[in-house]
Amino acid sequence: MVQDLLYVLDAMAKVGGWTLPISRRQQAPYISKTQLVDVLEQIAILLELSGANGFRVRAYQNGSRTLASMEEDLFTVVSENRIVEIKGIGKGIGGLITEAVMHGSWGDMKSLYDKIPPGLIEIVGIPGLGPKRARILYESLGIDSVESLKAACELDHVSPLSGFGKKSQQKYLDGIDLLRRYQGRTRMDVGLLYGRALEEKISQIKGVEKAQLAGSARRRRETIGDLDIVVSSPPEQHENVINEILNLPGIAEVKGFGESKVSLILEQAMLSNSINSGSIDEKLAETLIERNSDATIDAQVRIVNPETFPFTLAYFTGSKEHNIRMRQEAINRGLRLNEFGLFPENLADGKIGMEAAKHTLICVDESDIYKSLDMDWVPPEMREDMGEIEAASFSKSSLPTLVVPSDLRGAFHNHTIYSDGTNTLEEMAKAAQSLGWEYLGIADHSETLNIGGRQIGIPSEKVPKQSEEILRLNKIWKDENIDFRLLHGSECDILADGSLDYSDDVRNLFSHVVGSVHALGSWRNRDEIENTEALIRAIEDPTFTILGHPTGRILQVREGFPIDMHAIIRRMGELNREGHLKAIEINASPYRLDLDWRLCKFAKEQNVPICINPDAHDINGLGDVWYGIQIARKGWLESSDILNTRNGTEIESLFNS
DNA sequence: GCCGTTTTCGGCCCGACTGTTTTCAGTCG
Repeated sequence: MVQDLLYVLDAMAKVGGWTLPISRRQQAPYISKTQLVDVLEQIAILLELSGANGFRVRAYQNGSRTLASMEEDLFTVVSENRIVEIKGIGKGIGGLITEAVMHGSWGDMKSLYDKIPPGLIEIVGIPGLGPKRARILYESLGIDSVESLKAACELDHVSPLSGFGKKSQQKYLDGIDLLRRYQGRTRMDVGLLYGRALEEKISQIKGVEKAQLAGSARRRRETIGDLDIVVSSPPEQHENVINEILNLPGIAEVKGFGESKVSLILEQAMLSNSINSGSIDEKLAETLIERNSDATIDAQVRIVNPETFPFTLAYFTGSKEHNIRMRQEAINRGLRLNEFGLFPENLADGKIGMEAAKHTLICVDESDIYKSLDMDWVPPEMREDMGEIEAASFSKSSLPTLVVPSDLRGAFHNHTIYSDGTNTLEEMAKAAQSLGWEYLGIADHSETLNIGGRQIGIPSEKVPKQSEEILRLNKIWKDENIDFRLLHGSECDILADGSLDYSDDVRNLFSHVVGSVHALGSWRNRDEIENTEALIRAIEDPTFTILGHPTGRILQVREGFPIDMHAIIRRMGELNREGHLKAIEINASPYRLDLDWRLCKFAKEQNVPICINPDAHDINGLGDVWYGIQIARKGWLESSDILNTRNGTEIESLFNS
């Protein structure tokens, strides 16, 4: 929750006061869907701080989520008065949305925004201090910032308050310190590195039957909050196992431990001597250690009896939203589901925890739990309450068969020393061959791209040189009967007005054009509607093949530019139905993971093929496709939805046509 | 604030832990 909140804050233009968006447009829609998604999330937090009913708070959170996953064009839905037909959006929130979209105004929401001091938002980021207590501190002591809270604690003004005490006061001081050092969420690649290392070290402890990573890491979220590890061990071993865990190397701090739970902060020493890591991971671990960054990550370890393990694993894998739906499914069948078991309501009545666990139905693994609720086992990546509950039910049994890394036969977007890559065409090709690939698309930058005044992209006049070299290499492989070819593409800049870099003649030389926005400046200063129009202009160009890193986001560094991705995908779908080839990339770099997984299912429904592209700048970068696959799986994609699962011959003929 | 095949009112997922209490509220996941 702390992490979730910080994540939200981070994603929303830093603390320092939220303001309601003011439209610069002259006509409806005045406010975009993305803006509304943010506003609803903010309202939920502000309401919580103002002491509103918790269910009302959740209604806004749900509203935000619902809106974010709405596929239809918001303006159309609002114009046709259909917004309240959407489940989870009623008269209140529907009215707010309608007013914002049609008139650009926010009713009485401004008073809510004015009422809450910005510092309070930051205060609830402190562990152990939630909205209720933040409000008490504000009302009784006028505390409205982390600084004033720190001062009040140091002057011992907090502990005399009713409901507070010395321990709380000290905890807040510690928490403020923690918050200062806190890194927020961690990128998937780094989080998994820590997670696997801890999982492995715990697995080797005597008395441990199994240790498995759960939580957002197991669900392969693009960023990971805490690491959750569930450990299966016979009861008589628990004490010993816990002691061993507390003595593992790489633990910066033990935040707490009990009979069944250990709460830790991990540091980089956890990564050293980690066995069993692949070469890519090893390299990443080295980089992290070399950088000597003080990045840490929190980990919660739960130790349970073997028969409880599947329930605890499922519970701590989440997501929270998925679990809520699962519990409801249990209730509908007269059962109760929690981290200890699945119980008939009459047997579990009045009993809690391990006492109730004695009455659970036996489930040897997760799939037994799902089976007991008349459902197919849901892959962890899909457990986000995005339709998987319905698809898994025996009445439908329509879960997809998710793509796996070995399905890939190549990739289309990679760089060489011709632009900003560090390996040659031949080196990149050899690396791709060693992955068992049949083709590698080279897409170096186009001539307009400058970074720091230096031209990065290939000037028009040098394009033929790269072309010739590729032809020469392809001929060698053909002569040697090696089923491999380089595809000469370009990562062509989409300029501010939506035109593509290079002349038509030059672009026609390429087998495929990955169109990408790099000069983000003007895109970030324009509104969603203008950006969407410009990007559609680029996509409609006959030479355009693949949309590269669609929003330009860098995880935890910068947001992408505002864009209506649903509109983009719909347009691409139309063009595909007219016989063109317009695909969209999942940029597999763990820094990007863009297209976002939340949009993959929609792309699939609109018949827009996905490319999983490593955007490799050296031979090791090719391995990033693994992360892209995780995101594709999270987005429900099957092998057939992905362009680079097709064989080399198919791809050649597709691109040539 | 949302929702409805016992419902337009009265519910809304569930349990552990903590620190404060003397039976529980707040926080967290």
